[in-house]
Amino acid sequence: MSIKENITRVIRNFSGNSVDIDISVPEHESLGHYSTTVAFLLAKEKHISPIDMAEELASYLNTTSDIFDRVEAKAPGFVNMWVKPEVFFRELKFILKEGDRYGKRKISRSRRKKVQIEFISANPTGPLTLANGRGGFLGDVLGNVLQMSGFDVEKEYYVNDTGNQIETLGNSILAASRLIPYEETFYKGEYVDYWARAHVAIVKRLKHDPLKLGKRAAKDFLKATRNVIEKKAGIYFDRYTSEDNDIHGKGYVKKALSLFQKNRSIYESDGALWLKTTEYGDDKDRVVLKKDGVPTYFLADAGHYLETKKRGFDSKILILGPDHHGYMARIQAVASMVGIQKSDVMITQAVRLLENGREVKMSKRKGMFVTFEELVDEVGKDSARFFFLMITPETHMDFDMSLAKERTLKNPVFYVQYAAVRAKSIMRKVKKPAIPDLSDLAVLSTEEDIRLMKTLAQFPEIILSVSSSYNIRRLTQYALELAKVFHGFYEKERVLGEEKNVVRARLTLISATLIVFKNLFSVLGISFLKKM
RNA sequence: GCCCCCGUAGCUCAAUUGGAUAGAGCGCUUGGCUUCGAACCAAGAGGUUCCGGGUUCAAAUCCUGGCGGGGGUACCA
Repeated sequence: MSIKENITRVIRNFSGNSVDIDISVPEHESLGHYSTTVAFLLAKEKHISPIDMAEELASYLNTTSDIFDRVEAKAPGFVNMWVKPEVFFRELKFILKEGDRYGKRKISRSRRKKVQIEFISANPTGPLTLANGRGGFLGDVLGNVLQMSGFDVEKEYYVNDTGNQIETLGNSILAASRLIPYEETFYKGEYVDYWARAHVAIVKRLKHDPLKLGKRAAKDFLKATRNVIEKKAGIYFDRYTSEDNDIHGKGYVKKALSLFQKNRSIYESDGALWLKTTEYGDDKDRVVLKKDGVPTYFLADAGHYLETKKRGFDSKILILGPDHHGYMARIQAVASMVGIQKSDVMITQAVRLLENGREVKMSKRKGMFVTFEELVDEVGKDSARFFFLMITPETHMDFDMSLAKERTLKNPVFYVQYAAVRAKSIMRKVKKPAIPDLSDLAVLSTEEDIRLMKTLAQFPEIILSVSSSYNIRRLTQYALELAKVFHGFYEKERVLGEEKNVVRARLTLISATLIVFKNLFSVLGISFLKKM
């Protein structure tokens, strides 16, 4: 149990179950190691003033619990808590004992809930954009966090490898090969020309079957995409689900339709079949079978959701780009209809590309854009990941390639990685310490010692919090915070060359720091460097 | 027209989801390497959180009316 959970439990004895107990870590040490605002809520409930309530709680904690050094009520109703050093020492020992498991939730296999997280899912009609990358990092790390928190996670890339856009891709290749005239809606870009030139025989053979040609090209584009996301960006998927083979091929589109018919969610109008998505909060009903009898893309999506449900997922997280926000209501309706109990949709916002302060219009159709791959090549995996994860997914971010790429992008990761390198370089000079007794740690008493231990102890709490809030940037914030605290420690305190018992205790502290850095980097998918 | 998102330091972004003194990086000024790595640390300048009203112990955050920017709004995918 983390320190925070421990404190929560103690306060719960006082407050009862009627209120939420929040424990925060104040920025200034003068406001305690931990702080709670629960007195405000209790005061309202009991109709007394917040400060009176806070004082009551403070004196309760001071007298009944042995984990606090002191607890203080502070106007207008905060309760600030300083825990005893032993609490931190115990946590330190726990970190060493757990090692790379520190921060993980232990839940037995049979009790783990299955959750699927679907992200990127870009059409295999060309290179990935920066927005794809944004969702990619987000989904990858969120998946890692959920995994750590005891969920049985599947990261899914849904490949739309059939349908109109694939046929358009086929036609685009034919146009690039000058076999048919060019049309406005076609994909245009170097990658189309390049593929066409490299596969002249195939183009010739399939020139009367653009869909088949498109599928063939899509296969290659997907391979290229996988190479970028896995090898270059460090994003890993458990499953690439093919719309063509896994959904259409296994009859899920028809199954979804008959399920809806059975549930009387379908009606006919104007010769088409409509799904009553308005019954689940959509602003209008949606066509699933067109007048000509062709299923819409939306029905295929419903089939996909049904397939996910049938494979045992009651919980699904979908990360979409900004152009899909209109899709949210109807896909949520479908989730309910197929029986997925917990369905979350996250929308990432666009990345606006600037060049020397001026906006560069990006268009996939016209082939004008900076690809995700170019970004990663330019600044490196670690910088790209950290930088994108730092920024909240729902802000429209401006990205100036020419101006910002060097220092602004790299600095935050370097700052964090450098802290870990400094810690590592101390350990390189000594033998790994054995796990000490609590009494050996008593010399860890300076402000810097305590602050570092306190910060380390937050790691499991952050993981837990992110697993329910999906607030991924708290991880990068924490990384920056931990690095800052460690750099401060490093400048002010020494490890080697101190008295023997101090060296031993501090080495324990450094070991624990390295464990937390390692585990944190592993969740974030950035490299733990030995030197830089 | 209707719907969604955003507006915070010169620039790019934070702010533990309603908490205390609004913080980081880049840029700017100053100081710190004969001891564990200076890709670091310490100090400073820089803010009417777009504007007006409201809600409450407490608002950058919630509600409301404006202003400005981005996106969406197909029997396309």
